[in-house]
Amino acid sequence: MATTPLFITPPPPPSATAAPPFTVETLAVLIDKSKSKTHLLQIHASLVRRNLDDHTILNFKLQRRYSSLGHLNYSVTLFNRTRNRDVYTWTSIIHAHTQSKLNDQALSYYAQMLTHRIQPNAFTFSSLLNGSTIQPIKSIHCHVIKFGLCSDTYVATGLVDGYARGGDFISAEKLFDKMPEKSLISFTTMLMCYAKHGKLLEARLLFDGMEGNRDVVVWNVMIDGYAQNGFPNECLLLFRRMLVEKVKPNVITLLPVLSSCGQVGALESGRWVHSYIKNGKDGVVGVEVRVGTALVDMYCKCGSLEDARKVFDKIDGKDVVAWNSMIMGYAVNGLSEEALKLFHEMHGEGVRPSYVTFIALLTACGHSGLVTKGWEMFNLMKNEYKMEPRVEHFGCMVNLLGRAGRLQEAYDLVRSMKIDPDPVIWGTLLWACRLHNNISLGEEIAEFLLSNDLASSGTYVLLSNIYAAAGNWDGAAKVRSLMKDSGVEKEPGCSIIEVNNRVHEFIAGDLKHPKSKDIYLMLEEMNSWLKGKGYTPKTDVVLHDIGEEQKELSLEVHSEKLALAFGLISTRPGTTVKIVKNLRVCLDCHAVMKMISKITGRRIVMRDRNRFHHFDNGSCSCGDFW
DNA sequence: GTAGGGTTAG
Repeated sequence: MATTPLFITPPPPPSATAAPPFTVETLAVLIDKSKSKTHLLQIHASLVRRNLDDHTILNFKLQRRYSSLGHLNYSVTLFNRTRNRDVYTWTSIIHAHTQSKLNDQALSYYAQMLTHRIQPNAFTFSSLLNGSTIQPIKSIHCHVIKFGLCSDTYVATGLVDGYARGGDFISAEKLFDKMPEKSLISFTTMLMCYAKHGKLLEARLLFDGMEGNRDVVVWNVMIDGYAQNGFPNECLLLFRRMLVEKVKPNVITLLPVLSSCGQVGALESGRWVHSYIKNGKDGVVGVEVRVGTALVDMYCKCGSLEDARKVFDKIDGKDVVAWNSMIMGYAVNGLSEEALKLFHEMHGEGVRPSYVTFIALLTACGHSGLVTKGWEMFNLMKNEYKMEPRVEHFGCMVNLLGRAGRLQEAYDLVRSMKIDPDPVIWGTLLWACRLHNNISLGEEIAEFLLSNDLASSGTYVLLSNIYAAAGNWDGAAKVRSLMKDSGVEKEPGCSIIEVNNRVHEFIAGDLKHPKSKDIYLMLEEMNSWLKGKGYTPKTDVVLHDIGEEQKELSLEVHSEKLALAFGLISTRPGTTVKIVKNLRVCLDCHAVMKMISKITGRRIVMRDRNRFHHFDNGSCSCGDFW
């Protein structure tokens, strides 16, 4: 434990005039109001002068103030010097440690407290459980029972929180259900527990049951729960309802809401939130860093880099997260030079890069095939910043090398890794094999993955892709049946487009949209335009051994084409069409997007799983390299 | 003289 000496300067000799007539009460107030360590040390010295350094209450207050000002070591030294430790003293030192996330020490103080025969009370347990992942929670629960404190709302809430944080969802629920009295905090804690475990239905049930008693935090937890668990549309819907119910959102509310706009690429909604924020304050120039970062991220994910940059430049006190968002924004939109430039600016501002910064930089290099620059960054991170590359950094490098056709180099890098390569890395390598038609390496890797139980749906799809491209239909069929047997399912492709603040979702061959008829009519028209320009469908992307005509038909109804058709009929000519796809864009759809952008004179922005494609006048910003 | 809830980048 830290042992910073407290009494370096000996107290001055007592004199009748030096010490004004402070009472214990006024000293207590002084301690509570003190703003700094120096101030506190002065009061402390004065306690010593007045022979009050054995005063339990003043010592307690002093100890608490030291730790709340962030000087845990002073708090501990004082605790060690306190002769008459009562339950307050012990509780306070426990609280100080859980506040600093020092759970083991907190627990050890609790144990010492018991050996000193000081009986804990509700405050002790509340402090011990204070939002921590303290373990073992079950033993603490037993102690709570033993001391008869189960029915205390604070303690029970702390236990529910403790179980939830430790991942014991069932116990948390059981305990919550048995609580005789539940406070708003108890409900919020349980709600958070559901939300963190992805139990959105249970969370929503509890949330709906709290009608009339919901404060802004409750709304935030529910809204954030949706955003964090891949339900951005539900998040946005609930946010709208919050506004309808006249609950005033705060900064925290806006973060998941903006994140959701970004997730679905809902630029109109995002802009609306942005103007809502701007209207909320009266001409203040700077933007709060968290909201600013969330806005930058949202605009980048909606493909509007100009807007992102405008907000970014206005952020007050940019931290590394803010820089990362903008750098990553440039990276996934293929503006690698801008990303690298911004990194140098960041360096100039004296902000130290984090491991995410390097993911962003390597992503930027990957999207433009900058192999040399990529290696330079990879080495810079290791040598200059002394950061050990993580699996994600290796992933970026493998992607970069693999796509540049340097398959052996990529494979060697994976083999040289001290950490275990994750399925993403293997998938990246397989993808590169498919891209460069390296069947033998592709097979070798796929077999390794299959025999080591590392195969995901992506592995199967890529392997059948590799076989199909080589015309090996037997191989492709074998892989498909293997996939069926293993029970993994291919994630269905899905595209979304936002029109008039509403998000429309399409899957391949979708007939569910109310405007289906018009959409398919538009699709036919698109096809006649394309045929007129001499376009031939890229049927080799179809993985099944079926007739050419059937292949063409299956391509025509790909989700991104449905979304495009809907976009064309429901927005004014000249408007940019923005589509978001959950998987990578297919080769045929990519070609179609290019041609349609030329034929209609519209810009099309498409975000796929990996990056952005800005189609304009017949070409794409990715340079057909993705 | 004591105790509790939400935070952004891949």
